[in-house]
Amino acid sequence: MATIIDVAKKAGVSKSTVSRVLTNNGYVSEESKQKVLDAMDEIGYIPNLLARQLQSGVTKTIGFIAPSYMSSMGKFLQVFMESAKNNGYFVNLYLTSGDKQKEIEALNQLKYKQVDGIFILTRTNEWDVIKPFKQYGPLSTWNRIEEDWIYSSFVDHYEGYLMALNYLYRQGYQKIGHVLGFYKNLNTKARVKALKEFHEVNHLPLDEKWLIQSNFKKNGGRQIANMWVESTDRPEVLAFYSDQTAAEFISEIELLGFSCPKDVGVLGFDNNEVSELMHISTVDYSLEKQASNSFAYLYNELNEKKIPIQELKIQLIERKTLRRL
Amino acid sequence: MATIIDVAKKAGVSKSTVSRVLTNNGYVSEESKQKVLDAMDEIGYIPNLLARQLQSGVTKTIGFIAPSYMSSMGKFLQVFMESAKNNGYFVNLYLTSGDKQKEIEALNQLKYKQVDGIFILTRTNEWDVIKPFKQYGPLSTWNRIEEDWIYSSFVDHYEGYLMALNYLYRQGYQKIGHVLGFYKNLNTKARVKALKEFHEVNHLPLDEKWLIQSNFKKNGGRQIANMWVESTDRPEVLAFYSDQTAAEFISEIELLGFSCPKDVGVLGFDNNEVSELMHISTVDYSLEKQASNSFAYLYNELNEKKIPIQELKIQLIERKTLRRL
DNA sequence: CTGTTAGCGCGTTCAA
DNA sequence: TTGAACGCGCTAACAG
Repeated sequence: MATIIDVAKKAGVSKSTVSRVLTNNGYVSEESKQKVLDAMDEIGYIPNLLARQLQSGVTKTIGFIAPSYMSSMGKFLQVFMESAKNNGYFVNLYLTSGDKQKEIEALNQLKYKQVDGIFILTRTNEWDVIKPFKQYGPLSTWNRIEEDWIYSSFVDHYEGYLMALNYLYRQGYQKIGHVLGFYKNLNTKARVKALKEFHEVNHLPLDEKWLIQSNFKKNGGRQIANMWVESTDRPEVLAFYSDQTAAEFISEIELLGFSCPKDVGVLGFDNNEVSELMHISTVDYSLEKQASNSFAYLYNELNEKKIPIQELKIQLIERKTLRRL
Repeated sequence: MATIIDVAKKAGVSKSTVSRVLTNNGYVSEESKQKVLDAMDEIGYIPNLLARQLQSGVTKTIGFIAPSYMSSMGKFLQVFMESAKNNGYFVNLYLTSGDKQKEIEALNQLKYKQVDGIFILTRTNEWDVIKPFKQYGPLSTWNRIEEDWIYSSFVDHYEGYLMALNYLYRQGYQKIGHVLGFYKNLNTKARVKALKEFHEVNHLPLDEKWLIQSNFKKNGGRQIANMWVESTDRPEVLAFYSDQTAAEFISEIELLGFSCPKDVGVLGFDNNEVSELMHISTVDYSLEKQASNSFAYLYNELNEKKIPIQELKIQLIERKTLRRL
């Protein structure tokens, strides 16, 4: 490994001079500069980033924590990384398998100065245990949370869900089932609020049996499909908290000889790849913009130059899993 | 940032002693050890990994290069990262968008000592430009390549494809269309060899029009669907090189009023999430094992302790997109 | 068993 | 405009 000193010797100058041309800092005569450049070329010199980072205390990399590889993550990760790359940052990916300890290890990377900031797609630990890491660098998340120590790129699921439910109502659906996410999630709470209001305003009975808290496990949608098939009092339509779960549901009922929207309507949420493939009507909420905002926040905290945060929109995408009037 | 020196002062020992208890190297009296431990606790000392790495020249992280976020990548990435984590490695992800320059930047991370080894899911640059990086650390790839400077975790697509085609034949399919990947890809070449042999042996005419070199672009499957619909001489079944493309094809023909396997049979390849969701018959070729092998190779090159390489198997998964006799 | 010393590779004063 | 010297935080060789 050639070092700055080898270059200095070769060029017949001191290592400080080499450092100066490397960083473009301070005065260097054209002559020495040329000598140094030539020497670097000859030797094939490569600066050691590690040493630089140790010196500057900056790694130019962001940690991306996710519980596991979810299909809805794809687009998000792609855009996040794109933004990062465009702004000179690398991305370190940590998959925790939903293991609290592993999440902490990943967060520790911030302490250990291995990353400058961290993005948490979906948290596993309580916020209380995550919060202390804030002192080591900026945090941002996809979870919905309204606090000042962490940035959350979220859209208002209350409004989004209400809009979606009203759409279902206009299509003539009356018996609506709801498949929600983790109950502690703020998005879930927002949705619960929306759906209670919706049922109340429209005088529709709310069947608690079809107010499902999905447990996030893989193939949760398939379990719900079996529930639905075995049910004696089936809802006409199911509104899911994610396209993935909706896709699993549809996949399973098809296996069981049912079809959609003939036997049951399905509304997804995310507008991800799978929903397009399977023609699932869904709600788009600017996932791409959320991703770039998530990075933008971290970047803005870390640098002087600011990237603007983009505004988010919610929009219903009509495809083929809901009946049309 | 508390350093090793702060701890030393607090404990009333020298920094070497602190270092010794930190690394469990050399002799330390129980007494000093306890003092140091207490001091670290009080101060809330966190070792700086960067400094350690600078010292040791090792980062314990592997670079994972992929052209873009592909859905088939999910399972692979998940398993790869799992193996890495279990063996004490981090993973740095680089998405290149198929940009050669970006791929080189990522490879440079190996030079810059930012990663100890690199895995290339799918290359963008020619092998010639990738090869020189081998001198900076071990390389491994998902591409098929048989050379000694890079490890390739591949299965024999010749045998796999032949097996699949024979299955189609046994199900009574005679007019078979083939959708292949990038023509320079060795897997594609292996498949071409297999299909030519298959058509020859079974005396089936090979319609060159349905020997398609997909261009890897997004929604390539949809284009093929349109081709198929407009064709006057449609094949009875299409064998795809990937589940993703097969899924796009099916999605599109459904949009156009056709269905599968009634109007056309479809065979995918990968056995990924999407194919399960959409009931696509496909070929499983131990993707998980390939992923863990890919990491295992890098690990083995980097360490004394060896992880065994697992053997791969190819297997046809029957679902619902092929007719059954 | 412990402290002193010398690096790892680089950036940055401070004089000259 | 340049070089000497110091420091980033840590490990390891050496002497005691």
